[in-house]
Amino acid sequence: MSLYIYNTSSKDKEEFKPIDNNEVKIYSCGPTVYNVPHIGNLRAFVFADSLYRWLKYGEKYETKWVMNITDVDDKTIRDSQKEYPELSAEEALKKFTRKYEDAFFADLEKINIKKDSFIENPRATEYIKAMQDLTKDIYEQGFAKIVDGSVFFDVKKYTESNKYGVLLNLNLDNLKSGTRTLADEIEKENVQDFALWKGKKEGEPCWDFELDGQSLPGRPGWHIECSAMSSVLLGLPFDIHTGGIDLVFPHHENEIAQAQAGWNKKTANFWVHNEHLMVEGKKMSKSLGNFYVLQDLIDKGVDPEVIRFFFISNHYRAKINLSEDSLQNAENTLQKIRNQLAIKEGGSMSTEEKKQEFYQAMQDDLNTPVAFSVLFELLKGDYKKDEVEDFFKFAEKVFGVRFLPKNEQIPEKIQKIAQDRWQAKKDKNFELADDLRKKALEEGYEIRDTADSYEILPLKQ
RNA sequence: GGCGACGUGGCCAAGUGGUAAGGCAGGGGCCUGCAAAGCCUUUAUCGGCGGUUCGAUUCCGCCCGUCGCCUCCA
Repeated sequence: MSLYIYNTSSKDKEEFKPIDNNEVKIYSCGPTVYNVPHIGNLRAFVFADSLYRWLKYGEKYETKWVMNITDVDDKTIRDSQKEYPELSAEEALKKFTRKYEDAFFADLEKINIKKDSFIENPRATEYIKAMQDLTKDIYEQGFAKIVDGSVFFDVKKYTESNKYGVLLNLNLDNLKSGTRTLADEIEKENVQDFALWKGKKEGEPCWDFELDGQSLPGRPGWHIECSAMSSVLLGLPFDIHTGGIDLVFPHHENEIAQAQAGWNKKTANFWVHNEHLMVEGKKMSKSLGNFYVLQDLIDKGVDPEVIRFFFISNHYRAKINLSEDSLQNAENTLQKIRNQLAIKEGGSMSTEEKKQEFYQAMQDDLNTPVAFSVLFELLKGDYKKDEVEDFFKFAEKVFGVRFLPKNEQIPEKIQKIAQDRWQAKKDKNFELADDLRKKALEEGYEIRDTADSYEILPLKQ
């Protein structure tokens, strides 16, 4: 069975075939580095990582994965100037965004997204030339206009020869009436027009730009950043574009329009979007007080691996609700898998059938909830130990979560305690035995009795 | 107002036109000096009302509810 992926542009699962034989090119919208990523951002990145991992380890494709860093936009400019008023606009922006870029990669590391999975993490500020070139191409094709030093994409003109609304049904008239006035933004002729290039405002960082004989110092619009970076690094069209569901419109729709208008090119074959994370049943927001970043959860004693497991054990196109209960559930479940693997022995049945079931679940638009149910069946039945372990090693790669026991050397000190306790137990000195077990526990090791002996397990093994 | 998603046992979550996987939690039991782990066992008719059908949780219509997008957003 081949891989089927839900494509937002067709609203259906489609058979996935790479454009180039065995190589898959993926572009994921990365963070805007004006803050540390929140837990909802991380869900999107973990999803992209799991898709990448399945393509690489499950489907054995060569992969080229790009995730960009948006390091120039309204928010980064605004906040960098607030934070470093003493620096020049350019220096402030750079210092500010680098700080949060580092924080971003630190979080990725914690949640087990490896930096070397990416072939590139382009910074928007390092691709200004490509953005300007695309802007120029769109303008020369007649799909852009210059207004007060800025360049806008002319949606109305575009719709005369192209479809605007590839990813979702759009009614431009409705769109217009539903949009409120943006008094403090640059005047646009049509509300749905979007900026390709924003003219310089006093005190803001800017780049020189020459268009149609006019000097237009300024900075790129948000949507053009992704079009430029993806086309330079992957070429258009590439295979898969990922992002959160909120990016469908206008961001991704605009990416499609830009490449079409400027180069007459399709952007990506597959548009894949993950649903949102809810917190305690509500959309996460600062005003509701349910806004979490990774460190908040770590401070509460939640292991990042549990968070990753929680994300991955749910389907990526389903809303998930982060709560104390749901995290506890995830922790218990993960712990149970590890316990089961730790005590697994013998077995006579081949795992082949279950492997097939697992594979089929993943091939069906990454149906991870079913895939995990198959893993549980594998643990329950009388399957051959070495085959089960091998398969879980594979699952570890695919999901980026550890299932098998750590091969940790138990310190001699702990071994001594366990020995003493075993002796005390045999002597029926249960008080001492319990004390010693408690002592080991305080050192981070759990002593469990088995049929005729005992075993030592690192806590959180 | 326009577009869309979702509503399955206490919680989470699959799934199919022919009476519903899996996980967590809970109850009972086994094992155990105790504990932990483990093992066995136990709990649903799928938001509501109609329709199509021999038969619907699964298809269609309406209603109710939750959430999202249409404006920056993973």
